[in-house]
Amino acid sequence: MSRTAHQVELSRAVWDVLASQGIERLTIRAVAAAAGCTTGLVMHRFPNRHALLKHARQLLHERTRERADALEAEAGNPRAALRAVLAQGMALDERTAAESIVWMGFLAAAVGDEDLLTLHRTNNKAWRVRISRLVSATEPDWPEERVTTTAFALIAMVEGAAALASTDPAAYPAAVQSAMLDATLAGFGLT
Amino acid sequence: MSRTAHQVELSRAVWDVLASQGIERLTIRAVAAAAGCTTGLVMHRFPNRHALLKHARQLLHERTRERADALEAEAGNPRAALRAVLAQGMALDERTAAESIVWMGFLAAAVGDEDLLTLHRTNNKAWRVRISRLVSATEPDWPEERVTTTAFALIAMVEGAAALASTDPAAYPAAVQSAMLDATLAGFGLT
DNA sequence: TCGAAGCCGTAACAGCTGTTACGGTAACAG
DNA sequence: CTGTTACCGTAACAGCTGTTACGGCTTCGA
Repeated sequence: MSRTAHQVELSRAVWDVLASQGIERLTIRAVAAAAGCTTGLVMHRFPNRHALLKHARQLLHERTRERADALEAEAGNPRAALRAVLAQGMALDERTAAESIVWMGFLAAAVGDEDLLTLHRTNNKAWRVRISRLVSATEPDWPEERVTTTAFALIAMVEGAAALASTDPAAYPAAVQSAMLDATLAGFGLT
Repeated sequence: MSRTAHQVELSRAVWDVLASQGIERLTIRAVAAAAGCTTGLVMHRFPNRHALLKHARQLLHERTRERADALEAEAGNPRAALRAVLAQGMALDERTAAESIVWMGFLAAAVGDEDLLTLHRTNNKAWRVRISRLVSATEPDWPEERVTTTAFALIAMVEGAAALASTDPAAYPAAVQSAMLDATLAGFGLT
């Protein structure tokens, strides 16, 4: 397997461990076990643990961005695109729920880690720009401040809902999350 | 110092370490250092690390509940109480920002930890009941489903905003967070 | 003043951590 | 078929982890 293919595989293993065992058990040995290899391979593909985490974090962001791009392209209009992109950020099924836990784990891991913090801030800024653009496209007449405030609130709601749903799926089933999203969009006049 | 006073002090130390160094550096030695004592004292006050974390988590919840009770009592009407209680959940100043990071850390620590998960779910349920009650008191004519959906969306927005703001204060200053809250409340017709 | 009791700092322990070094083996050019 | 190269599994290392054991010290009743 090539170097980059291994890096993708190991990043996936990082996500697996993060989602199933939590950040406290995110060790190189655990990652190697999840990837079905030894620590030797891991340390040959990454100079150290920190680089492994950064790569996994960055790759997760790229995957999310690609999926959002695809959803936007599929949607017929800005309104539908906005809803679709926001919905993919929630924990509506097992896959996105696991992803949300991974997301949370990286956020917690970023505390006191300047590199991961910078990565998070850069990614989040791109996310704000994307949602603001979609809100603006849906309501072209809104002043900029209304656009950004609305976009930020939508982002926060989705982020919070994903965190709550992934840690307590019974209390926040998919239907409830969808209702939350629809009610918020309706409240902002984006239905 | 009494046993319970020590437990409070050590819980505060847990919060300190969690907020300043992150979950990966949350060791008994780090907690002891933050509390200005040795690991001997820590292990005399708690049977093990897990019990220490559970106690710190539970105490944080109790403090939050007490503050919410006080805010409700101070507020003149349900509408003001709702806004005040929600606002205290955001990261509007340095203290609440640190608290939000601690909150996030516990959430990440709860992954794969049944005890901490149960604690979180119990606390979050109490929170949902509280916010739903305040929404219902503000709009007594709303049907139950509208009340809960609105309450859940408000909770998610505040939770998400706190997480975003505490990890990227420059992008989400207090004024922006307040605007997000007001816009959301206005969108739901709760102004 | 004396003895007892328990608090808690010190030091040790085994186990796990990230990281490094070594060596066997597969792949590949000639 | 042979020599070389690079991959990666194995094993070791020092350092840190949670936890335990010990013993000096303070405190307090008689």
